[in-house]
Amino acid sequence: MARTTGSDGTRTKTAIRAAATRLFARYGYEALSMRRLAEEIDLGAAALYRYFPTKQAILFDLLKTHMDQLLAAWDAKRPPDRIPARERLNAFAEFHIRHHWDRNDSLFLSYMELRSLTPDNFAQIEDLRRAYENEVVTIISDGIEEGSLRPQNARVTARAVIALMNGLPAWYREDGPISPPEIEKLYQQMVSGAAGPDIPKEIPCSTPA
Amino acid sequence: MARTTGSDGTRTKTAIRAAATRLFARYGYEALSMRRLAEEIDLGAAALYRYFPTKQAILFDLLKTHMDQLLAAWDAKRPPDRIPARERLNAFAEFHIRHHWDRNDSLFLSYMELRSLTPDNFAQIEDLRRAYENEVVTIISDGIEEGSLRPQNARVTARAVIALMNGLPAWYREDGPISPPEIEKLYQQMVSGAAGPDIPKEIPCSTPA
Amino acid sequence: MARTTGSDGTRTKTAIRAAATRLFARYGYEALSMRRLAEEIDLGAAALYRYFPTKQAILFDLLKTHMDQLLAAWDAKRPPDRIPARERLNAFAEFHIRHHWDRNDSLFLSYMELRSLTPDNFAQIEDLRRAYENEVVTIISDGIEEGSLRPQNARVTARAVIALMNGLPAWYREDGPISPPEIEKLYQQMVSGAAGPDIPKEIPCSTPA
Amino acid sequence: MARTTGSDGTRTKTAIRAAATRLFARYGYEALSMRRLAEEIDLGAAALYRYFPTKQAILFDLLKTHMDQLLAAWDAKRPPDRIPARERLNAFAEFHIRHHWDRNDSLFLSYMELRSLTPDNFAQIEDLRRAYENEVVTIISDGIEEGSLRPQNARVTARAVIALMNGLPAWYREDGPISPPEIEKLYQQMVSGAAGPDIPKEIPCSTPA
DNA sequence: GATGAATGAGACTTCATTCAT
DNA sequence: TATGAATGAAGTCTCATTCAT
Repeated sequence: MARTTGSDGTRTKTAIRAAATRLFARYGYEALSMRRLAEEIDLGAAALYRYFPTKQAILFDLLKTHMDQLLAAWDAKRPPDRIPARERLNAFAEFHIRHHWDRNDSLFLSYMELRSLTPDNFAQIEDLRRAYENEVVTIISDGIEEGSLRPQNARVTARAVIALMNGLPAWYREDGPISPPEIEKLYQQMVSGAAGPDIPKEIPCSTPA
Repeated sequence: MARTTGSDGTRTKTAIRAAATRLFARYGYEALSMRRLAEEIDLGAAALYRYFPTKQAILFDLLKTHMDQLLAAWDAKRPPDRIPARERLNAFAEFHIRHHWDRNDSLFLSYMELRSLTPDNFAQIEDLRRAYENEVVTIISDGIEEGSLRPQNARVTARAVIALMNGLPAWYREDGPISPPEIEKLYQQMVSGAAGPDIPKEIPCSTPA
Repeated sequence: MARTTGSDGTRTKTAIRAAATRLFARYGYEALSMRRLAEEIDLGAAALYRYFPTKQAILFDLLKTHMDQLLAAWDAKRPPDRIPARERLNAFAEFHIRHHWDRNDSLFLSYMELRSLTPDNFAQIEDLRRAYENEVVTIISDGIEEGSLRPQNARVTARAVIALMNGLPAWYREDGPISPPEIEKLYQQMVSGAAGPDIPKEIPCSTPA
Repeated sequence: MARTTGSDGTRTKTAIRAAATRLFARYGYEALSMRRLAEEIDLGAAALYRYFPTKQAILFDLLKTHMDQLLAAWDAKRPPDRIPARERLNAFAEFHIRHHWDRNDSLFLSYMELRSLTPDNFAQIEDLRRAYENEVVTIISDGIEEGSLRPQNARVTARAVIALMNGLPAWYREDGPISPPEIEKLYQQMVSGAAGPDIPKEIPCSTPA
């Protein structure tokens, strides 16, 4: 018994990636068996090995692709440095939330399954994560210099706002009561607030002359 | 071979808990074997079953104990409702950070290994987590009513600030450059900021007449 | 992708045989996979099945061809029965060593991989091996009758001298210090000696009258 | 279901060794599965891993033990150097045949399954084999010096006589027609003859005056 | 209180082989 | 002539767990 007529390598690989993303996110890397994964796309377990040499390679491929796309997408959208830091931070928050809107599972994987990577693979992904983090660090550092953001450890702040946003996929459900745009705005404001209060230059006097 | 003289059930159970907390956090529930766990405390794997009926039971025990202690501790420290919401939020942030200061691994487990629980166990832990979350929701709701916090979805905000704080153990290292008190203060400010800028009712005129 | 222009079935089959001989000898029948074999000659694994119906068929083909050629070659060189047995044994030894000189791997296979044959195939090869062995048995029997070889079990002796010679490919390296002709002569003498001392007809008396 | 009452680790390990020796010899290392091996001694396959960490480790243990015992046994029996080389060679042949008389399978394994060893393990066994071979090389070298053995490459000769003797287990059947003592004597003579004819100093005249 | 022996299930992975193209 | 896709069986090995001692 050979293949189903019309089977197609490219399509199959895509299907594996999609299923793996979903199922790794749902059950965890260790808890998901290759058989179960293959079953999901009506394939014998052995067929997976035509596309990925090991289970680990699937996970790595997923995380690597995710980070590469993330960095490329941000690169395309990154606002110029001359813009005020707070605006850049807002842009970043919007970007981060939007980019992951339909990449919920990938985002989830990208921090939940780091520990399932082999040391070598971990190091590679860590580098990319660090690069992404650095984008935020830079923005916040600039804001501190400008005096527009709270003058404190930029890296800790960067990590905190990323963690804040990454909390979203843990509870978000598509059929929930809040609309994506609302959530977007909410998170943007929280990020902004976490990085420091927006102190208005001009404040109406409470005690007029 | 009989038992080692002086071996002590209570001590052993405590040792199992401690080792399990550390090792589950490091390797993940699925990735840690009972043999490896037993080895860590110089025990045969079979001996573990004298203290816990299954591996799952260990995880559940850890998470349940953690949540119970967390709720009890907060109960003991919770400020009265009459205090302004922002102050209560600050108190909560301080409590959360401090309480987990030496419970890093437990905190980590309590959100990373939720999915490793059986449905029944998951439901129980979820209830406790929800109860804890509700404490923050209440504070923020009160703050919104008071007008002192940003008038937005209280539950989303609560989740966000918790996620923000839970990001800490992912990067914190004891031998790092920032002292615990500094981190504490920093996170407190970020939480406060995320929940809404502290808009002073009374602002001294910057440009007095 | 159509076939490579100029690809040629006969050539391919020859290439498979050559590669299989080498690789079976190096790794063993069980340890060599069809994929690995196909790779060696830049072929997809499936293509092998155009030339041989099963892996077992390749091994059998190799061993059968080897034995057929061996018997045919000896048939062409076999000295007439009227020649003294010791000379015939010498001729045989020379033939055996020379014939296998560039058939090292085949010789190796022909006794190392007998057990990898299916019972039917084994029986066929055994018959041929037996026929070859019989050639030596006959020579030695004749020698015993003649009184020129040690009067002992001819079959055991035959097997022993064959084993003695078959030990060669286990250690022989082309770049070794001893030349093929030297080795040839050495083995010839050892075979001859193993079959019985050459008792000279005429011996100078040690106690002359 | 736990263990059968009275099961005993030492006995089990011994049983594994015995079964592995027999079955590796019969089917080959690669062709024998752990399941099949375990079955032979009424054990679940998993139980094997309490005694040997890998399949490879079983093979290595077998070959190492065999070689160690072989060398130790010869050490205990080795005739002193002052004895004439031909006598020492005879003693060696007798020893080799006798020692392996009830170690047929181990002997078979020790040259048939060398290639199934990992490089590291192979190197260790090779060293031992070389040490054993050297014993014969020494005897033959001495014989050449003495003038009692054929003046030729001692190492090649050593290998040849060992190969000659190792051919025995390939065909020997306990229920065959020739008795062990007969075989012993026969092989001794063949070895002796292969190493060079025993040219008697004194020969009675065949043609007396 | 603790362990040594064992197991059945199931993990990842490789294999020889098939068949439409 | 050759291959790309696929499969079912089987491989080695690990796992949580049991139970007599």
